[in-house]
Amino acid sequence: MELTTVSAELDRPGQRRATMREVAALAGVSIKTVSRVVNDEPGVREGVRQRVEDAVERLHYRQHRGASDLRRTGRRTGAIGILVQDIANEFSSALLRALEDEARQLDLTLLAASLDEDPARERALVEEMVARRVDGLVLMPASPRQDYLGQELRAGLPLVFVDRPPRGVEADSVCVDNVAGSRLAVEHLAAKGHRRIAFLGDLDEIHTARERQEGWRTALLAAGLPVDPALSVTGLREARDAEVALTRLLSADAPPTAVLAGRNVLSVGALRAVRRLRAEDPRAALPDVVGFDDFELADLLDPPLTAVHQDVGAMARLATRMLADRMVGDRSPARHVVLQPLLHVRER
Amino acid sequence: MELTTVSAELDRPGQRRATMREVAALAGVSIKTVSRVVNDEPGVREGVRQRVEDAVERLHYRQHRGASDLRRTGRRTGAIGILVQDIANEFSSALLRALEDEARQLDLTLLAASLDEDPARERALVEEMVARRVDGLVLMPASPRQDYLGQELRAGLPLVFVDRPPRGVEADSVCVDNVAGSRLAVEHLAAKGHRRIAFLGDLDEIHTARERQEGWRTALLAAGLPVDPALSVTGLREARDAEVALTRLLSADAPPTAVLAGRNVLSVGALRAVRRLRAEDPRAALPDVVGFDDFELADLLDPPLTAVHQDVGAMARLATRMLADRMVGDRSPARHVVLQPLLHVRER
DNA sequence: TTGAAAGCGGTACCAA
DNA sequence: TTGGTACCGCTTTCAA
Repeated sequence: MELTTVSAELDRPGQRRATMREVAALAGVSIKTVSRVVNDEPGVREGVRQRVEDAVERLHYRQHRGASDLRRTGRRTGAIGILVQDIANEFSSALLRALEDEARQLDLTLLAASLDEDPARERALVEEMVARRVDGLVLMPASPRQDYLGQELRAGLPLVFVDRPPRGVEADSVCVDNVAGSRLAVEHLAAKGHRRIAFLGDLDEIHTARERQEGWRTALLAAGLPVDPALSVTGLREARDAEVALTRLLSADAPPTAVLAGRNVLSVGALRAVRRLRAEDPRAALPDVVGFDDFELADLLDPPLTAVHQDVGAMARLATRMLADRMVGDRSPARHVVLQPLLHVRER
Repeated sequence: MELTTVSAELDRPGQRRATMREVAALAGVSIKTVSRVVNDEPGVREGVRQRVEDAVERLHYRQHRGASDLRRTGRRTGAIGILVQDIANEFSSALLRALEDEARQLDLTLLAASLDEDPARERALVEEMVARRVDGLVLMPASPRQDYLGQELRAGLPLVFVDRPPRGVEADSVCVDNVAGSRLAVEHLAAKGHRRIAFLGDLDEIHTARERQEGWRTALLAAGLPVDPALSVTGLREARDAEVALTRLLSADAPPTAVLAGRNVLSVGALRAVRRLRAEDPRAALPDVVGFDDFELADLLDPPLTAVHQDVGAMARLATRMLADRMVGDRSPARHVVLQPLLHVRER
């Protein structure tokens, strides 16, 4: 019987690992006793425990977490899902790392994926995480609305939004005050005497992108500066888009003397545009660039980049705490935390 | 009976989700029929299928992958583990992202974690991945030897090393020719007339670090340049370490005129040292810096960074293909792929 | 201290 | 086309 099982397994490509039953047989005890030993439960005589451990060793037995979780009371998988915009993006990966450190303390493993601003991908991956019964989900949403998550929340899925707030569903969130971030940037530039400050933004569908543009607009008004719609270019996805957009702005009749880039990749494009302009005409007047999202290398860039800095460590700590609260059954109303960004000023 | 189950669940904090049994009861069919519908298997009359789908909808049933995987033949979890040095590091996160894209095509989910050069963490996380029965494991090892993985390989765990080759175990690997990378860097600097080229390296325990240093040494000899041990500083972990080390080298009696930084974070430190020197003494002779590991922002740095570039996309494709082969039962001898790096030259 | 039997949520196999 | 039953690997419950 055991032999047929083994040979059947060997016919298949998959892994073949010893089960508790086999360990029990080898040790001459019941499967329950093996379970006790493996889980460090009391009530096993030392000699028996030793026999079991020897058998575990000889068969190289490794507990099957899936099977264990299935039967266990409390039913936790010890895994949480993290869905971010793009794992390779400096902001996302820094957040991911910070979340990893927090999760580790709670003994949680990370299932991570990139959404690439694709709502369909978001839904598919949320489904996937639910199917895997993650103990919690951290979501940087790609969709404009997340009404579909209502059912998951009602089913008790611990859920925290990061970077972008929920829409159409009541869930915890940890975000940054994007309007304030843009304001800091604009105030900084206005104080330096700039009167024509451009804005480069991502897709208007993205919440943070809209807020950052709005912050740019209102800060200009507050500073008594005119808001020229021609100086706001949005819908930019990549560095190259921003580079082209800024180059165009700078060659227009009334060019900006400064620019706020609404996201890290757009800052890169803006800086490339500045470099190109400088290379083509060494005496050209170069615009000041301020970027939303800080870079680890910001101080080494040329020109150095003044940037709106978000505390990803704090975001991760808060998100994890909220998730942990929900995981132990907290059903209180959703909490929304808004962190204040800082401006890291870097001059030549 | 069903009611008691429900209330028992409600006492606990965990999630409460409908099971197939409940869907079957509501639809008035057997659990097996629900299974057929959920898995899109043929042999269900349209009317019945509709009834089941309605019940699924009303109860918001979601399949439990863990339970499903447990019974299914072939026994796959559809997840792979990726253990890298540090998720937040540009090299690691770029590799992670590339692996994600490959894995997605195979419908595999990623379990990701950082090892932080900690061998104990590596072992713990490998254990964790095995317990979760991942279908494969991609490992950027932190340990000097991985003999312990022999048992996992024998059990049939598909395993691929990336960036660093296996030691003490026969497993597939995708690495980069680090000696060649350093040689490219040294040849480039020598061609520019440099005769005193320093090397900044990570811990000597790290395979890539040793190879890169060895490449530096042999390339110097090949170029007919003297190898001054005082110009090689290793054991550097962070940017700050490299900054201090290079600053010290530059203030010595016979300072280097160029430096090869053995890893991305060390390049950052080297560049900071150069910047500081320039700030303190505008007329000081500044060393040329070449870095191992390319940066997305390399062209925007000041001074611009010439860097040894590794093709993470190719690494990910190869690693995934190897893993996929092993997953379908390929037991042929381990394959070791060594990719050739390129030098991306960037001048002022 | 130990183990037999039931069952977690689902799939495989075969009979109806 | 449908369902009953065994069973995946493990934990729970309870009796011995």
